[in-house]
Amino acid sequence: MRKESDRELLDFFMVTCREHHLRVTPQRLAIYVLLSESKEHPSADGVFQSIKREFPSISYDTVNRTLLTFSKIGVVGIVEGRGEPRRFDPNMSSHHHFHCRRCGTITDFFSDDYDNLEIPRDLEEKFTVLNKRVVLEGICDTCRTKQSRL
Amino acid sequence: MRKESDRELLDFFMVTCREHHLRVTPQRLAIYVLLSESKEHPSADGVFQSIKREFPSISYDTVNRTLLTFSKIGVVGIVEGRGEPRRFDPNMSSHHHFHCRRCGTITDFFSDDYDNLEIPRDLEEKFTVLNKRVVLEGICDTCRTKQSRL
DNA sequence: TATTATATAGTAATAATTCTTATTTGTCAA
DNA sequence: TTGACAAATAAGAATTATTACTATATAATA
Repeated sequence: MRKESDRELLDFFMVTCREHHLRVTPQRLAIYVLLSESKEHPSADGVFQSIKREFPSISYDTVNRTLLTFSKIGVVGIVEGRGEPRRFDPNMSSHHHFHCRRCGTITDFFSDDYDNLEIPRDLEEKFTVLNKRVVLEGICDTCRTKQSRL
Repeated sequence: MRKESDRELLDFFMVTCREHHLRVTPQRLAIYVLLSESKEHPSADGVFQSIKREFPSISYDTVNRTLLTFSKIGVVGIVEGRGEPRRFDPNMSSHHHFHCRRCGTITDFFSDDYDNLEIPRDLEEKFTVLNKRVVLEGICDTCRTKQSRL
């Protein structure tokens, strides 16, 4: 079950790479797998730190460039942030984000209502809308309980 | 009419500053006024470049620090972005954003439907939601017409 | 297997943000 | 007013983040 979907994900990745005439190198594969297994939304540096265990000689630039390339061909996303280092998101299906103001974690959540939001008529006429996302901000449960203990 | 609301905005600014024990210095006032008059969502550097005309000796750091302070006390917002330099937003009333993928401009828009979005029940129980915003991405009209000419 | 285009590591450069410190400036109370 | 204190500023330096460059290595294709 798990294996099955992993397999599909990898296939999707490789097919998309080839469509864009990108070689599937061991580094790229490793970066993609690492990111898709990660539950967080890591920065380029975060990915770099983890991938180094597998590729001790890999450079930060390769990781960063690769992640940017991935976002260009649409196999990963770049999370909306507020000026901190860029963070990446392997989940390309429609979902939404909750940002904790205190600890900065970003939690994915799903909502059919949000997915089905209508684009305002005047906007739709004026702009081509390719993506929509609801971004909630606040305090997460972990931070909330921490605070109440103080 | 216009003057009236400008006045109110300034009062709001000064009152909020004082509530947070922040002095209303000429620099702060100028930065705030500049930002609220700006139709864009400028970066710290953008504000710095403009404000220099009024305060030739002001430092970039002062501008940047001031803007961050403003966002902390809630008189300006920080716009959600994707890794580019941080950008600021003087509009603190509920509104939403359209980001153009090509030219990067951010357009404010308003929608009662979006303002009234319900927070999913499970999220509301788990997290304290302080802010919600719908972020649309796509191609703006200017870029669209540019492209079709090619 | 040879060819060729692309990717990589390593290094350097640039850009963005934050920190440090000495000085200046407001604010408040007498 | 004036003096004392707290806070803000400017200037420069340091940190961090991102991107560019180049020689070498590698994968895909014929």
